[in-house]
Amino acid sequence: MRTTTEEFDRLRFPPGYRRIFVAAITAFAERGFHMTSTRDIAARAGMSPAALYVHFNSKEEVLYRIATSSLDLTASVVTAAIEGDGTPAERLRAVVHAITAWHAHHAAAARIVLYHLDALTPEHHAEVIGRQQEIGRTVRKIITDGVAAGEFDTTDAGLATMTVMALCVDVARWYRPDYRYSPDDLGARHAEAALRIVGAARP
Amino acid sequence: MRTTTEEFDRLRFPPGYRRIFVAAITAFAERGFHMTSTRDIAARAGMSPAALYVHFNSKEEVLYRIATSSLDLTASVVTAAIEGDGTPAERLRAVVHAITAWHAHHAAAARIVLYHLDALTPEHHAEVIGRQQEIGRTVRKIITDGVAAGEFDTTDAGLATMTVMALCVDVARWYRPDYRYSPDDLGARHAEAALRIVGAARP
DNA sequence: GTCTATACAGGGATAGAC
DNA sequence: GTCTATCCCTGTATAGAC
Repeated sequence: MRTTTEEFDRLRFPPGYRRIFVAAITAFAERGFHMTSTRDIAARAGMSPAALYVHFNSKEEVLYRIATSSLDLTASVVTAAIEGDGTPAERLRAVVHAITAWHAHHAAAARIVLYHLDALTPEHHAEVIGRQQEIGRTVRKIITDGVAAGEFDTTDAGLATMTVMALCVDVARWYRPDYRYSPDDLGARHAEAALRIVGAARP
Repeated sequence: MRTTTEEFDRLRFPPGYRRIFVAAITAFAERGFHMTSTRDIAARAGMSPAALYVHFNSKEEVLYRIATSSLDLTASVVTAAIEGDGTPAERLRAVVHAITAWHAHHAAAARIVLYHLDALTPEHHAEVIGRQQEIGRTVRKIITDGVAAGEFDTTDAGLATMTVMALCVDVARWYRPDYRYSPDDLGARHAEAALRIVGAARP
């Protein structure tokens, strides 16, 4: 399994900032935000506790940067999955596959973003929630398209969206690297479940 | 919406213990485990900080008792839903309805149990996870029964169980009392989604 | 930008009276 | 069982040298 660190290589950060950032991700993932001290983060980064404050204004800001960076990656995965112009069923399959695999692959990081947001300031909290909802709207668009095209059969596209998203993100809560399905296989199977949920016509 | 406090009335606790217990539930639900101090809990209970330690050995034990009590209630809701001998489809509908409604109704308490378990000692953590899995096995039994009876169509009952449970519990992450569906209505709709996921034959 | 050293607050837990 | 008072550790953040 590729590490979270490698995935985040796609975001180019200044070196000092980056060392703190990566150390914080692994520390938060292992022990949670509150159980991780700034001393822990600094030690993992091989730096002194004071060095953290050269790059971040507070421990909360470290969490905020992790959350937004993580959402950037999720959003890029989602848009990559739906680009081109397949049928709604094809697009739903692709996006559910992608989001599920991402949450399985980076379960630890995803748990931070999904469940530990209460440590953020109200402003940051609202921003992160808003960006999560934005991703939900992308999925919803696919479902309403499918209903309009007569491909899907559901009486409430908004609820169907919540249900499909539940599949994708709840994976972060329980997925472990030794699970019998790889993130990719799980994504494929969840895509099938999602098609059942929206009542996709059998081919 | 009935309050969490009232629901927990079903558990008969000594009065002092109970005041701390209820105060802790609401405090943890509002601000999270780590953001809640023992002074906060005591103040809500109208007692001194020291009073907490008359009834509990530590703040962690308070969380542990909340988690196990919450699981007791969930388990009772689940067993009530499946008693009697309906078809697998009827039992699945009932249990998904019940678990979903419970997690919507007590979203705040459920979030504690689902997402804040990393604050527990390893022993307590393992116990709580084990009891959650026990509930999952109840659902799994229904699904394998349905497959054996030819009522359900799914190639992997274990995965289908995870998927159905995702529906039920993810509700705790986002449900708010002002959502357009009541816990009960949401439970009914989720039950339909669950039947689709397991490939229940249309009547 | 990184270090050492430290200020300062907050919070878990306890002692001992009533 | 509940209180007041307090111990003492942990953890965030800053000051100032290099």
